[in-house]
Amino acid sequence: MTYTFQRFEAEITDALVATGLIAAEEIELAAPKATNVVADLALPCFRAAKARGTNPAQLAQDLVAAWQAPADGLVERAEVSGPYVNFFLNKAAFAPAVLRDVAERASGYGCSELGSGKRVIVEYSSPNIAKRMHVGHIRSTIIGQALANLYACLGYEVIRDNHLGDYGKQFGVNIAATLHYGRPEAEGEAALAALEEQYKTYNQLMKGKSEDDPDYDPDAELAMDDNARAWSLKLEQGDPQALELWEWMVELTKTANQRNYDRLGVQFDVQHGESFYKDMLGQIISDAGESGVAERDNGAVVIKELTDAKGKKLPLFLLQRSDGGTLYITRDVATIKYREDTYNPDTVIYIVGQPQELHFRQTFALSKALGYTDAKLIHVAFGTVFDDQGQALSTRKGNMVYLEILLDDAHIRAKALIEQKVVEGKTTLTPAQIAEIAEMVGVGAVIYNDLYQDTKRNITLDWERMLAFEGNSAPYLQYMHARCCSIIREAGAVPAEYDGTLLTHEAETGLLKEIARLPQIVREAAERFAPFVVADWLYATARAFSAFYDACSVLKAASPELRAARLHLVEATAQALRNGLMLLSIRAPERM
RNA sequence: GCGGCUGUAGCUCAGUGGAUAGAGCAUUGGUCUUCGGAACCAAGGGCCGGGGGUUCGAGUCCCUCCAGCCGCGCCA
Repeated sequence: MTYTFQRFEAEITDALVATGLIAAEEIELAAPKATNVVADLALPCFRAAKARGTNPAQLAQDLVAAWQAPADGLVERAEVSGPYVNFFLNKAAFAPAVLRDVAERASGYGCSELGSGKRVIVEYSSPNIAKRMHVGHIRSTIIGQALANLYACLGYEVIRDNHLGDYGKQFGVNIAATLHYGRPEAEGEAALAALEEQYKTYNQLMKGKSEDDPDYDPDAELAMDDNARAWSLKLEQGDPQALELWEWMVELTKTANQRNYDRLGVQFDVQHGESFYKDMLGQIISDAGESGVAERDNGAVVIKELTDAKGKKLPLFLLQRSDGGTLYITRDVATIKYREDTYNPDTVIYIVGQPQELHFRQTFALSKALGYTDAKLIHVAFGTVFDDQGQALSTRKGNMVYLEILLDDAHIRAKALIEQKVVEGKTTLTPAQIAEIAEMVGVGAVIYNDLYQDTKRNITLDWERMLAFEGNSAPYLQYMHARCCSIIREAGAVPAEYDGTLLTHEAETGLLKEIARLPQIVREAAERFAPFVVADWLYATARAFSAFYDACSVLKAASPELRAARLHLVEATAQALRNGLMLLSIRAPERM
């Protein structure tokens, strides 16, 4: 089906082409950015006029003079404005058309079949085994889930892949430390915290940074480092003791993380860790050698000459350590080959922090050089989170923010506010409802904080902003949705029959125009890998509803017919807001 | 040194070649005998980091300089 706003655009294009004065490919319609212009779409005539040797204002006049649009269509009129032709919506036709779009597709409103037959892999979250999830993983998890939702909404087949960090030398440290200190007694996040502590202590000891430690032994440093590297190698070679510990830690971590994923509404189709690709690593290295891109250097396998997609030379990097162990990039290249062979994706999207930008340029370049994939490889590089002192967050500095604690905090804060509303008599809720809504609102606030702005920006940790319940925030959006629901509840029933042409009030039209934009917003957000485009739209739509709410009474409308039409508008608003929020994995309570 | 990202209102950010650059927060003032005030309306506040260029037209594209964050062979 074609959405109303697309039809509006198509009608204009057809009518313009019918004048014989302009060709379809010369027509670029855009909503005016300037606030003093009130048109719904505009055609700048500069380029077409130049091609014809006439001046833009003249062409605009000629176009409007020859203009003939269908009488009962969506275009009310075309108007000359200097070198522009401005087009205006037929409000009476527009309103029922938009309401029909929403009613027909309901929870699928905004979605389309644009990507049907195409396959997208989204790699996101990707926490490390034997570590708690912290702010860095929050970003990847939330952004990735939103992008997966967006592509699914566009009809793509989406494969959500949690690429767990369960390998490499860091894991050798984990094994060595566990053997050194024993397995922690605790369970869940507490067990992960204990493992982190062991890892940290061992690492410090290994690097000789902890002379206060009673276990400190200067002579042991080198031996311990070698020991950790040896364990990472043993793991690669399938040593039973290493494997047993590895399996235990993977299960422990997955179980602990699942609770966070459930709260965030995050789901995966596959959760292969890096280790899953271990049997392919030898082939990657030999392929690289045979193709000539890799060479031996002091026992290691090195890539010295490689250019990225833009033809820029990439710095030298290693594919295999001199002790025979592989590296992060070896596994990532193997992963690409595996995905190509298994899924044949059109696009693979990686949601990984900006500091790894070079890593992915190298990974993508090598995969292409070895002919492993023809998919589009996209690195969505999100910015770093800093504390209010401008310091990067780290366990070592003690300023780390863990996911579970953040969500709990948001929940508590939301709960306090809801309880206050109950005391004030603004809403009626049972304790069980309060707990459920506090979770939706608190978690929603956290998610929105990561999605409301362009993901590539760095973020300064600001608890006030993160848990904001006013202005451009998730709770504001949820509140507007709850208000819609409240009106419908109060109304009793929404009449099946209504006359949408009655919705011509400025505030009504403003709201309808926002609702009508959702389908193109979804497309744009996916194309740009930018969930904030949806967040922007949600906020604009919620504001438009709020303005409508203020200007037009629904239940006390001037006539029963107008009341019925407005009820349908409110219903459509609720549906559209809900759909937008769902795209970001934010839940929409009916009361709060 | 090379490379990536960023620089727009006091602060946090939109603006992906079109008309007089927009939001939130903060500040100031107003609205409401409320369909839920987590609201609405309004005001003040900008050499869009600097300088060149391309174009009918540049916050947007190119070059250059400056500032901040990040990355660059045996971690991930």
